[in-house]
Amino acid sequence: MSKRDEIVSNIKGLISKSLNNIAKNEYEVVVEVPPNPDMGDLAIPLFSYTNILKMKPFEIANIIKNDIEKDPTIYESVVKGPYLNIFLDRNSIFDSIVEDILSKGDNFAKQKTNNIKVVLEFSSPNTNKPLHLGHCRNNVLGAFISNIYRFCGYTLTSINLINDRGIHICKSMLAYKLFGNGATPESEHKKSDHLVGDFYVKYAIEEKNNPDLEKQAKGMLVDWENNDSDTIELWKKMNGWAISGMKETYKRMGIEFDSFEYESNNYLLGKDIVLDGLSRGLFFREADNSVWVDNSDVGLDKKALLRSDGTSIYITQDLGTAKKRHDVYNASRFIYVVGSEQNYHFDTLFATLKKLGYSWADSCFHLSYGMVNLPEGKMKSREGKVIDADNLMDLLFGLAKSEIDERNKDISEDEKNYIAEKVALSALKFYLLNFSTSKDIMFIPEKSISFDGNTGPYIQYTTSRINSLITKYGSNSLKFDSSDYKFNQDEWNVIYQLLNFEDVVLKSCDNLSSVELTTYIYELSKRFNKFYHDNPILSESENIKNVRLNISIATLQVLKIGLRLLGIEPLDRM
RNA sequence: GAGCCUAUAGCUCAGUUGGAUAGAGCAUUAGAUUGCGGAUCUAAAGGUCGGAGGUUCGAGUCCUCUUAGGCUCGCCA
Repeated sequence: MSKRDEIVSNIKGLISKSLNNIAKNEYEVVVEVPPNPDMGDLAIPLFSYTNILKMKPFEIANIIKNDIEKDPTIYESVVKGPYLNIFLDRNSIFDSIVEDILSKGDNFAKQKTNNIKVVLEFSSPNTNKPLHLGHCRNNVLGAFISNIYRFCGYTLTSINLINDRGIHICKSMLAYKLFGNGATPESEHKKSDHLVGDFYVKYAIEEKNNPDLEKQAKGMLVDWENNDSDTIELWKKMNGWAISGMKETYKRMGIEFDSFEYESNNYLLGKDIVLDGLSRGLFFREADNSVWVDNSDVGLDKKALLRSDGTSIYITQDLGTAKKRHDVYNASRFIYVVGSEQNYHFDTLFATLKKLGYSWADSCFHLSYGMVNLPEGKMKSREGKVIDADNLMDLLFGLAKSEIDERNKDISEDEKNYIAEKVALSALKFYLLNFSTSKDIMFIPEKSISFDGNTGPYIQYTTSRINSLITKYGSNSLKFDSSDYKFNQDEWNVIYQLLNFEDVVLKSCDNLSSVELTTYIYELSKRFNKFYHDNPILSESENIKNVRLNISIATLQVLKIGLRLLGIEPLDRM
C-alpha cells in the first residue's frame, strides 16, 4: 500500500466513523483532489449523504470536520459549499515521503515480486522495409509496458516476432532479382534495411506498368515454400540485411527484447489446431475444402482458417503461435502490442481460441494503439510516404546538436554528441508516449517535436539543473529540523506531488497507459521549476537550505525513476 | 451496407468510478534574471466540449438519435 493510500484510507475510515455517529449505515466515502491547490489537498463531496441523513451537505461537513481534525495527519479542514476540504499535515508528510525516497533510491515505489508471468509481444516488423514512425510508437510503448510491468513486480518476457515470410517479402525480393544488379549495402553505401526497402518501393512502381509481377511474386512464395535453393538464398541474404539494419535501429533507440521469434519458423503452426477443431465440430469445411470458423455467436463473422489447398493463412499461424506461446511460457497474461487496424483480427483470434476451449484465451490482450498520421494523410510505405525511424532520429539529433552548440562552448565534441543523442531520443519517446494509447495521432514533422514546454528535453533540463545544484551544494546527510518548519505553497506543491508518484505508477501499470506517467512527470517538473525559480536555496539559513536541497534530491530521484520507466535515460548535464 | 473507434481553445493534446470556475503545451501579447543552469518563471487572451434530446442534486464523462472523419469487414500479413 502506498503512502498516499494509507493517508486516504485512514481519512475514509475517520469519515465513515463520523457519519456512523450520526446514523448507522454503510457509507461509501469518495476522496477527491480539489481543483485548486489553495483549496486543500483532499476534498470530500457530501452530496450523496443528503438523502440518507436528511441534512444539507454543509451541515454534514461541519459535523465531520469536528470529528476528524484531531487526527495527526490532518492540519485543518475547511467547509466549502458541499465539500469538506482537507489540508494535510505538511511536516509529517515531508518527513516520511522524503525519508522513503532517499532511503529506497532507485527502488522507491517499486513493487514486490508477485510471481505473475506475463508475455509481451511488440514491434514485430516485416522484413521488407526499414522501421518507420509507426514502429517507433509501437517500440516505445512496448518498452514502457515492459519496464512498468517489471517495476510493478511482474515477471515479463518480451518477444519480437519478425514477419520474415509472405508475399510482401517476396515483392522486394523479386524487385531485387529483376532490377538489383547485385547491389549490396556496401556497393550502394546504404544502411542494409534501407536498401531492402528501396526495392519494395521499386516493386510498387513497376507493378503499375506490369501486372504480371504479382504472379511472379506469388510464384516466388511457392518456390520459397518448396525450398527452392536460389529463392531461399536470396531470402536469407535480404532478410539478413533487413534484420541487421533493424537491430541497429533498435540499439540506437534503446529497445531490447528477451527473445526474437521468426514467422518463417512458425508458419506451419496452427494447422493441427484447426484440424482438431474441425474434428470436434467447432469449425466447418466448405465444398471447396477450405476450413472456416463461424464467430457470429459472439458478434463477429465467419472467417477462413485454412485455404482450399490446405495451406495456412495469417490467423492460422497466430492460433498456433498463441498456443505454442502458452505451452512454452505458461504465463497468466499475453499482451500483443499491435496497431488498431488489427482490432478485428485480434477479436477473431481470441474468440476462436476461446471456441477451441482454451481457458487461457481470456488472458490474451490486444494492446491496440492508434495510427500515426501525417498532414498529407496516412503513411503508406509502398509509396515511400513514410517517416523513417533512422532519418527522424538523425533530424532530431541535428536539432538538439545545434541547440547545444549555442549554449555550451566549453565541453568536448564527444560529450555534445552524446547529449544531443539523448535529448533527441527523449524528445521522440516522450512525445510518442504523451498521447492516449488508443488514439490516432497527428505527426507534423516541423511542429510536433519541440524542446520547450511539455517535452522530454524539458524534463531532462530539470534533472540536469537539480543535478548541478546538488553536486555543488551537497547531497549527503544533510541535517535539518523540519519540526517547526513552515512549508510554503511552492515547496508543498512539490512534496505533495512526490507523495502521488507510487499511485501513478500503479495506475499506469494497471491501465497500460503511459500518458498518466508522462503527465505526472511533467507536472512534477513544472512544480519543481516554479519552486526553484521563486525560492532561493542558498541565501537562507542552513536549515532552510537543507530542507530545500532535500526536496530537490527527492524530486531528482523520482524524475529519474519516471524517465527510466518511459525508456528515457536521465541526463546529469545538457 | 455492417462492426469498431474518434470529435474538447487557432494548432497538437490531457481530462480518473459522473463533482467545485473544463486544463496543458505550442503559437500570440505583455512581463521577470546581482545568486543555485533563461531549454526557466509570471500573466493576459483564447471554449455553445460536433449537434439535438434524455437520465439526476450535478454530464466533456452515462443513454438514445444525428452529423463528420478514421479503421476494419481477403483463402493478404
